[in-house]
Amino acid sequence: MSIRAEQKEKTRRAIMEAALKQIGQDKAFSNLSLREVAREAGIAPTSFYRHFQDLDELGLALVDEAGLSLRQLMRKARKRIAENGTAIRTSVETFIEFLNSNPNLFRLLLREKAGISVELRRAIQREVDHFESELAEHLSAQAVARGKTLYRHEMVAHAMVSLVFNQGADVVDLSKAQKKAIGEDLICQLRMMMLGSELMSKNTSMANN
Amino acid sequence: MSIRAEQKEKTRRAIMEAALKQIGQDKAFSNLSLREVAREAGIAPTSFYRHFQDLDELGLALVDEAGLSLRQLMRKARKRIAENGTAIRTSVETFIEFLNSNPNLFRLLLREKAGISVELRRAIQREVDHFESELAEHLSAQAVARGKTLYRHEMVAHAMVSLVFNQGADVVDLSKAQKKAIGEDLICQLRMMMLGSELMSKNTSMANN
DNA sequence: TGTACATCAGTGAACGCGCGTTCACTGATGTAC
DNA sequence: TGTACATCAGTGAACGCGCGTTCACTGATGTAC
Repeated sequence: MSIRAEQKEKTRRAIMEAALKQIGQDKAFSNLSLREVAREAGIAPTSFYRHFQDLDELGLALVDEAGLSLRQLMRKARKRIAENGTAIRTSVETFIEFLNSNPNLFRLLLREKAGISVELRRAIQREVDHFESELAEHLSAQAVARGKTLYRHEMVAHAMVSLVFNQGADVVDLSKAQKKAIGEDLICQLRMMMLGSELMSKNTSMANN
Repeated sequence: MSIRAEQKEKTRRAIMEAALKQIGQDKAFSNLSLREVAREAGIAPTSFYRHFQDLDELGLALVDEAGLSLRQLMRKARKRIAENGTAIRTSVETFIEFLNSNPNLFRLLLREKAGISVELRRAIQREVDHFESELAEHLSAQAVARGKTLYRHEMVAHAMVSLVFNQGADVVDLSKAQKKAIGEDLICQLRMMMLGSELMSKNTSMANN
């Protein structure tokens, strides 16, 4: 990469990091100001426009990054599960690692429920949905491998993501020990969902036979 | 009430309604502006200060109102359950009625995860927690009445509230038919949780005996 | 390799705007006698 | 009941401020020959 392009990329990163830092300080994305972000990034406000058309475009870039992280998280969890088999525990623990290493990306994905553009909201929804359907497949395959079936596995995946993400969002600022404790609760909750789903599947198939 | 006090109360209501209306238009509470709220309420910006010290105090008043609605919701659900017994279905359906009649109060309670004052966030948390512990008691009593016990009923209540509130938050703008469909899913999810919890309780007590 | 020109990331001044807040005021309502 | 004074919800002008955005510019980097 040329010197110029390298420097430009560095500035772009600085802008994105500045925005994430402010999101970390309990600011909603919709409360960010272009001038504040530029100040934090160490550039003139006008320089912002060399990289993004407006704050919304910056938001989309950040959501892309968050989606990428989520996909890496998923891959890591899958690999670990293949090694040791305990799907729920491994998934939740991997997720909590993600929380610890990317708290601000996570905040962006899960705390922005109002006050942002339609486009940004859709982009966030897309990432979460994608994560969810990967999880659904995964759960289903796992259940089959154990000789069981799930009742409405896609809805189960939806509920599980709802539980994990939302309790994750509440817990993102707490200590590692507290996160660990919530993690154990989440594992328990997901097991309950699985048990319930398996039981319903049994009863349904029994009724159908 | 004196004429003066009556008029003051009316203006206060107008301010609160104006804020709720703007929250309804997909604005986060933290993005409200005092002048905009005053404009919507039909008063001069300066008049706002005759009623609230600042926007935060207005927020607290709104959260109080939302908490009151939640408590009424709970009472209504309890009464209905006493009449027809089907706890989960009745609760979810009552909740969806609440969603339909108080969408903006609900948005305030559930979409404000970032960018608001510590005090306001705490007030919101208090209302949700209160709702949750009432639900926990209720679930537990219901299970006992059916001759069953729940494993970790408080955690189950927490998970259920997490499921219902967060999926409710996603669905608050959709049509009644769509809300109904999500409601059915929620009922199914909660039943899975209950089943799982009962099953775990059985296994635990078996292990303990 | 050296030179002349093009590109373009970053800049500082300037703009108009909506904001929260202050202040002294007005005039209807309330109170005391 | 009538009068004189007190209260106080609502007001309009004014303030200083940070904002997003525009513009013409600078000077280092890149390119063509």
